[in-house]
Amino acid sequence: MADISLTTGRLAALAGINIETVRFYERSGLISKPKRTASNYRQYPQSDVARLRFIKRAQELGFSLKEIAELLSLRAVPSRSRARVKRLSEKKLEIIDQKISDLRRMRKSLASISDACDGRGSVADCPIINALEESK
Amino acid sequence: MADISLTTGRLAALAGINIETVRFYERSGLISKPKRTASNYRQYPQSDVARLRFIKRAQELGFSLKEIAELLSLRAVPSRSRARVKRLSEKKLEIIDQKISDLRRMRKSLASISDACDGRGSVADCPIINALEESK
DNA sequence: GTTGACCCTAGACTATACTACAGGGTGTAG
DNA sequence: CTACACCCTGTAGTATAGTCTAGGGTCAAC
Repeated sequence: MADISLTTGRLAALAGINIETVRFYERSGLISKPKRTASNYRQYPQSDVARLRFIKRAQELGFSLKEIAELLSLRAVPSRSRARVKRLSEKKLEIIDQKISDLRRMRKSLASISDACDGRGSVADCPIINALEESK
Repeated sequence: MADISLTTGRLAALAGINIETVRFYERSGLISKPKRTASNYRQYPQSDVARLRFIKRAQELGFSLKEIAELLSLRAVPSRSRARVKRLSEKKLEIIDQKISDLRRMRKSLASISDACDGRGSVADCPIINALEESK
């Protein structure tokens, strides 16, 4: 079967986002302008579902649309710009590593709060703040 | 030496944020209303520096101010509300675990892009998107 | 051949999270 | 005793990321 294309509404539904958001992302350059039918309907490739899901999840991880656009640009590029891609991806790697370690610290104190609430344990004053204060 | 209190400007500087943001957080209930001097100047305890840093970093991890307020509420509470705290902290734990695993996936593909750009390797089409699309 | 579900554009509106400004008071160094 | 850096309140403005509405066209089913 031909890998049939999607209308805007169908794409939005599959990605779990608002149809207006799809058009907004197109205006913002996060997804490329799709082909149109004779009657001017957009025709999206299936692969845009994954792209939109990526955008959504990256946002939940604290990346702005601008940063996400950068992340998305980090793929098949002319080999002459490889050095640039390497620099950028390494910068993002550092940011990601920092986020992971912050989340782990936060996780640890949250788990101890949760444990303390299990029974008779007493929660020291505000461990959740202690979680991040001395990091970085 | 007495653990001297901080003016709004001093607190903002130590936390690395704008002075207006400190007042905004007070209005939003993220930090509690501090004592005032006779001349109506705010007097913040040193501990608010850590609190503000926590807020800032939690934001970078994708939490909204509302969620951060919830995280901050998770500490020593009357034992009658323990069950509530436990439920909330476990919900947050799940979110944090999901974030960590998403970041790990993202990290993995970013690392492979970075490696590929090291030399002659070719970057497969869009590993960065592949990183998150099938998760959750 | 019309009804209902969908699509289009352009522009207005919203929520969140700040950030700046006006107009006025405070505190201390010289 | 005044200059300058800082504080106060209240209100307005900005950036980001959507979300909605008006006014109109399309398409498949009945």
